[in-house]
Amino acid sequence: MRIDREQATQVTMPAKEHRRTRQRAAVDEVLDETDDFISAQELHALLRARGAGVGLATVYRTLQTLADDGRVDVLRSDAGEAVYRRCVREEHHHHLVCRSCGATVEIAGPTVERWAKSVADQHGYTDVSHTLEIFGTCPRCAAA
Amino acid sequence: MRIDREQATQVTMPAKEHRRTRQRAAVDEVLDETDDFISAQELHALLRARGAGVGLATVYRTLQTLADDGRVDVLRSDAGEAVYRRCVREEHHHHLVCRSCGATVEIAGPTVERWAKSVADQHGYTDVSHTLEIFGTCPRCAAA
DNA sequence: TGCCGTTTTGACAATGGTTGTCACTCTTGA
DNA sequence: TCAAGAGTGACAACCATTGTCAAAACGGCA
Repeated sequence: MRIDREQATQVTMPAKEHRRTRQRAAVDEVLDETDDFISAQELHALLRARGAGVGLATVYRTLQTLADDGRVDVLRSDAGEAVYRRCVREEHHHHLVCRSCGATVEIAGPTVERWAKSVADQHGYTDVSHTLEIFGTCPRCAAA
Repeated sequence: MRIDREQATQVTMPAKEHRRTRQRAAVDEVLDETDDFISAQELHALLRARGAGVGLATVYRTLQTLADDGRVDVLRSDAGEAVYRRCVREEHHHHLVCRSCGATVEIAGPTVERWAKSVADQHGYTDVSHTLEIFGTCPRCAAA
């Protein structure tokens, strides 16, 4: 087995230069307009719908690259599908996600960071990182 | 999109009665012997290796059932593969997982529970649940 | 103990997200 | 402008997981 969610706490790294292409711009644009997490498949469908067709493989590659560069957050829905979102904060943070509509609030939790660190230390674990996501029903969905 | 990791905090529910079969016993046995998270595929291969062949679909169904009953913990490795482990604690808890060997420590963190709850409240989110996993390198692997 | 309605199983097909391939195209620096 | 090489896209390949359905196993009951 191999569990590896380093990007969860990874410090935003340098970010190699990449070429500017129509496809990347298109993906970027959608990410900019989208406040909630979106899957590669959805993003691909969206691009196709608005005429700016981009290959599915390219969408995946682009998102992968963005994620590697720490420019988007990656989460896994329970279905195992990876969902992406442009991250607002540069530092490490967590999410409060609406279970029904996907509306997301980014959260910074120094408390938790410290707690996680101390728990890990306590058990002798080093090179520590963590994932933490909170799910719930947002006010808007609760009202509906 | 649909994000739904309720089982993360779901209170351990009743657990309907199920028939006792050779296959379920075999899966149970492996889970009992295994301290770390194991994937359905690995579990299936293991069973086959030790002669107690159990169909792959059955392994998946059995694990699914156990998870529904709150008898095993489910996590998703970064590869998106679901990994299972008999849970020791009955109450809600988190994991400190070794990135390299998978060794796991179960953690109870009332601090975090409270924090998550308050953050959610603060943003008007209701029906809250959360996932939190800590990854690191265990002392044994660090020494190696 | 034998019988019967149900649950469970297993082999296999089907799904669906994601990645690999590879010839072709576009961006970039000189 | 040009060449080198990064980036693209159509499609095949992967692979974990789920659906299907007839056959087998269970448990309760007579």
